[in-house]
Amino acid sequence: MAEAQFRTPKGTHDLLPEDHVFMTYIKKAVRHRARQAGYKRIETPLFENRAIFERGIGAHTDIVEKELFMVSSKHGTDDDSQPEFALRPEFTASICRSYVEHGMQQLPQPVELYAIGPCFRHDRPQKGRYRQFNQFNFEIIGLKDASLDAQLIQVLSRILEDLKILDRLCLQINNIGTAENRGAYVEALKDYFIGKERNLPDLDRKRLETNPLRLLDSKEEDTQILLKSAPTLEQFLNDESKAYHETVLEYLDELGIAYQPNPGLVRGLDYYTQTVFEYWDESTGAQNAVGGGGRYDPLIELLGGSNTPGIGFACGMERTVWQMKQAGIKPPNKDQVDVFVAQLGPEAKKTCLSLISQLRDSGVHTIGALGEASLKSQMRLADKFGVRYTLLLGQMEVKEGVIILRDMAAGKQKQIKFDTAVPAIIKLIGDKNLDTYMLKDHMGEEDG
RNA sequence: GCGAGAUUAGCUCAGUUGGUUAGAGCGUCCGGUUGUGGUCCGGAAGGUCAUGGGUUCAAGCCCCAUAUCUCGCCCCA
Repeated sequence: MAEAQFRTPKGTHDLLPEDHVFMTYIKKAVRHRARQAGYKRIETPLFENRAIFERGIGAHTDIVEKELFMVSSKHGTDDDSQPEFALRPEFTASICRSYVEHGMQQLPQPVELYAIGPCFRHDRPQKGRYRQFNQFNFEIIGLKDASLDAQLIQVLSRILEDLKILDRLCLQINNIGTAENRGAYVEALKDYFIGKERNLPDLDRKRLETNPLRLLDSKEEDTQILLKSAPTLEQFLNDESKAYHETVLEYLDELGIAYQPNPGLVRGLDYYTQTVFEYWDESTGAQNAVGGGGRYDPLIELLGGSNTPGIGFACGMERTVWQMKQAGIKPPNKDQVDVFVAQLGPEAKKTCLSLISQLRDSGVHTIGALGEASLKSQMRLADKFGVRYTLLLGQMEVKEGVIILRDMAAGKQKQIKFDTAVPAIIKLIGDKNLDTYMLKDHMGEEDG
């Protein structure tokens, strides 16, 4: 066997069958909760004009400065101009672009949309951090009310509950006010640290220059001690923001959603205003957010639309899967094979083809060994697939118009008429367990 | 982008102070007398020891570089 010559690019992974069932399970929960709440699904391109991200997310954020996956539409390397496109690092900017592009302000407001799919960041890979990863994402655009903030959080909460990982996570919530509030606060914070820089660790001294708000969630002990007597962001919030925050928390109480107010919660994207929140796993110590989001009232206007409020969240699906595995949650396996068809001899093989086909069309998960392997090997295969029943067809049976039906768990078998094989299997498995579907009842929502 | 640790069969790992032909378990495949699984027994396949250099009479083992993975930082999903 030759050594594998090719492998997945750095930070990307094959999603093998045993893990893929987690993804389909999560998607199912997402679709279910989305439909219940009237969200409609949207899909945007994997790549967009890079300016959408640069303008929307903020040119000086890490996501844009060092994590954007650039895409050039041109071949070759002779072209030294900047790439025109970038792979999406998240959904929100794309969905807002779509809202503006398709005149969705003409629809009844708010417009509630959700999306599921891969996003890309040119990061150094780490646990729960990959260059290609999947998110599910919810947005409410066009109407601002504290009740919508609470309802949006509720959708995420319900999905995490459905997946049985909600109790592992803690909802952190904060209000970071308007851009003006934050501007005033940053000035005050800088003033406060004048003369105290020497007590700050190197990293945080730099942050004071580049992104002072980040000091709030610094892990450095010295910094946290200094922050205790520093001005707080809360003191700089305008009355409207304070009242809004109070109302959001009231509504969360009303909905029975547990939360932990966190004045230090600051999200790194420029477009956030007012409400921000994250679901954390506190046990890991690190603030590894499974999902999070917030209000982005200035974003639509930044992307060329009219002044339109919005709020949304994104949840990392790989991180969700990790939580499920830690919690010992296993999605139901629908790939279970019901029947194995073993065969001996050319006549039998030929007959098996249509038998297998009939079983499958009836909704019985059926596989057959159509190679030339010995019966022993075929039976071993049947065992490995864990089938409940095996149908055996040899030369003799073909001649006599019969077939052997073996119950694998019981280890017993009997000969029945060939024509009764399909109905007999269906009866044994039970109508309810047949895998049949009518396309009209499932309008293309079961995949993807 | 910065720091640390890893890399031996499909998987999980042994491999002595450098010393002949590279080891196990699991998994895979094939057998264990006419056409019957799980347990049991036997056999086989599968490795340029991540890649490329270097030191040495001799390298899986020592040195350097590169790649990838893992764990931190930054940041985030």
